[in-house]
Amino acid sequence: MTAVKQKSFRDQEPLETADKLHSAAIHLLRRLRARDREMGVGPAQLSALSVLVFGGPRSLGELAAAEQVRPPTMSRMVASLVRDGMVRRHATEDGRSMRLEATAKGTKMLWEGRKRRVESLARTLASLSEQERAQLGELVDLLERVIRSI
Amino acid sequence: MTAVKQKSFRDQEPLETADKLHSAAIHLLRRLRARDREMGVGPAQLSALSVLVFGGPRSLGELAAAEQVRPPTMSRMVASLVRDGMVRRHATEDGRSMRLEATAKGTKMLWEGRKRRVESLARTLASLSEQERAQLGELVDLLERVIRSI
DNA sequence: AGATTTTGTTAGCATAGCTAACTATATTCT
DNA sequence: AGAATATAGTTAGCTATGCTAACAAAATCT
Repeated sequence: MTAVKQKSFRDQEPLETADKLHSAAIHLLRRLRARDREMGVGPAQLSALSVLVFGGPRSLGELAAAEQVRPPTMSRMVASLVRDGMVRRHATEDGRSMRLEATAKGTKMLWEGRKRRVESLARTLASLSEQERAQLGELVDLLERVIRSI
Repeated sequence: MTAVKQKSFRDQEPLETADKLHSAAIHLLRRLRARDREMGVGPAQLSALSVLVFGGPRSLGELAAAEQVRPPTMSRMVASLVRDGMVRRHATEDGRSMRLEATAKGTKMLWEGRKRRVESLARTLASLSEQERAQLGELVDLLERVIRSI
C-alpha cells in the first residue's frame, strides 16, 4: 500500500483517469450490447470467434488464455459456436487437445456481427474532426498496450 | 446503408478504430472484473451505486436510465444493494416511486471498491511516460463524449 | 367513478463468469 | 512395462447481469 497519507495531485491523477476509463468501458459495452442481441451470438462468443478468424486456429486453452477467461467458460462458448456451425473442432496428434478453427459461416457472421455492433460507434467516430479521429486512432493503440500490461 | 461497394480506406478507418475500441473495452473489463469478485458486490452494482453516491439520490427509473439498463434489471440490483445495506429506499409523495439513496456503508464501500478495481489500472497508468499519460487523459475525455453520442 | 398511464416488482429465460470435480490422454519415473 | 503424475477439456452447479412479459399499486385523466 505504501502508506502515504497525503497524496499529491500527481498521484491522484492516474486513479481518476483509470476510473473514467473503467466507467467509459462499461457504458460503451452497454450501448453496443443492444446490437449484439440482434444476432444470435453474444459478445463474448463474437470476441472469441474473432481471435480464431484474425489470429488463426488454436487450442481451447490458448483461446481461453487469449480471451482471458477460464477453460470451462471457453469450453461452453466453443460448444455453442460449434453447435451453430461457426467453429469446427479438428483432432490433433495430442489426443487431449484440439484445433479450433472458424468455419466459412463463422467468418462471414463475424464480419457481419462486428460491423453491426460497431457501426453506430464508427458512425460517431466518422463525424469527428480529422484531428480528433487521428488522435483517437493513436490512443486506442496506446490503450491496448496499457490493458495488456495490467 | 448508403450502398457503396467500393469503400475508400478513409471510410474503413473509423470501423477499424471502433472495432479496436470495442475489443479494448471488453478486455479491460475482463481484467478488472477479477478485483470485483474480491468484494461481495458485482461491477454493475458498483456502477449503479456510484451514480447514487456521485449524482445523488434518485428514483429507480432514473437510475435505470442513467445506467442504460431496463427497470427490472435495476430493480434486482437495487434489491441486492438494499439487502447488503448499501442503499436505502425512501418513500416519496408519489406512492409508486421511491428515492434511492446510498447509505454511509454504501458510500464507503464504493470508494474502497472503485479504488481496488481501478488501482491496478492506475498503477499501470502511473508507469507511463508523462506524455503518454497526458494523451490518455485526453482520450478518456474524448471517449466519454463519443460514447454519449452513440 | 372508471379507464388509462406510470412505476416498480416478479417470473422466467439466456449469456457469461467462476470453482470443483471428473474423464481421457500424455508423460515421467521406477 | 506399468504406476504415478501432469495436462487438456468437459460437466455440474453457483452467481451476476441482461432481457421481455405479466402483474400490482398508485396517480391521473375523462
